[in-house]
Amino acid sequence: MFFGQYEHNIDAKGRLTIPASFREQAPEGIYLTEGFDSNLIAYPKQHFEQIANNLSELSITDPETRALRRLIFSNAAMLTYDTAGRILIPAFLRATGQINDTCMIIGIGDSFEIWSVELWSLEAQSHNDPQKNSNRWAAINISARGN
Amino acid sequence: MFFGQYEHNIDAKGRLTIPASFREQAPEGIYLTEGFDSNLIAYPKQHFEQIANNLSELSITDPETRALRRLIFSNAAMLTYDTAGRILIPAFLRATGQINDTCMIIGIGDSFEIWSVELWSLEAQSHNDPQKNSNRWAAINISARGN
DNA sequence: CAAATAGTGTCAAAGAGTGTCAGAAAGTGT
DNA sequence: ACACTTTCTGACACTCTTTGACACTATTTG
Repeated sequence: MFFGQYEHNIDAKGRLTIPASFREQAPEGIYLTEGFDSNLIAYPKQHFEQIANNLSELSITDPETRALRRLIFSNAAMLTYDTAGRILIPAFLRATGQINDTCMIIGIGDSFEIWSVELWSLEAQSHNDPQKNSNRWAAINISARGN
Repeated sequence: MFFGQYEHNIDAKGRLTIPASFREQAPEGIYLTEGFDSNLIAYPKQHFEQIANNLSELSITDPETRALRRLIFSNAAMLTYDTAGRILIPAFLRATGQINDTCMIIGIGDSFEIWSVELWSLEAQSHNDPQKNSNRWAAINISARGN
């Protein structure tokens, strides 16, 4: 499981050090793709392939499905670590994530996200709305009973 | 069950000794997350993993689901004890809990909390205010009998 | 083919994290 | 009250991780 948050620097060539604890959990490298909120999502190899399978089973006749497939596949990259534990983020992904020299790496369970510092601080602020949060927690509490 | 309160010191590296009696009840380590009152909540492994599993089953295409996952996982850490029974509290959690060199460890039944000394003393004072207390919990139904 | 650009490997220094140990303090039993 | 055990703490030494710098290779472009 991916937990916690890290602030890491990106070097002049666009390389980003992945936290050592994250590398252990995705030793073969990661698939990096565009997220839904101007961020990037990193999946361990196996996990992405599961999602890819699920997507491929959806009907090709539905326009929204086709758009979702394009979003995910066309913006995806399979990345491995160099000898120092870094990945090279392709330029087009750096652009979509508005990522320059510093970024946040955010664990979200079975995957992790990469955010620009600015956008993440906005996102984190939005997590502080007590009313919204109680609704969110309510949703999870219901499903926590489920079994 | 976690009971009682302890005042423990945090060393220069951010390590905190967990009371031996608490360690016995969470021998595999704890999950530490942000609480609702500028404090930290520690769950034994099993309890938190139940929540994490349920979260992972929700679809990432729902914005509220994404927010909830970020809220919970990004502020969480899986921590194990070193050979002296200490955990290393990540810097971002020390910041949210306003914890520096001394903190309170508070048992609250199936989990325990970590507070800065200052915030805890405010919280504790509010428990001792007779005026507040007379009606404060009137709506909460507790009896020694089962439900 | 040469030049510019993009990508990769290596290294050392700073900083963060971890292990160990001994003494102080607290708790326990006789 | 005393001896004994356990627990917590601070100090120190050590390891691991991240980062920036530099050198080198590969690729693209004119």
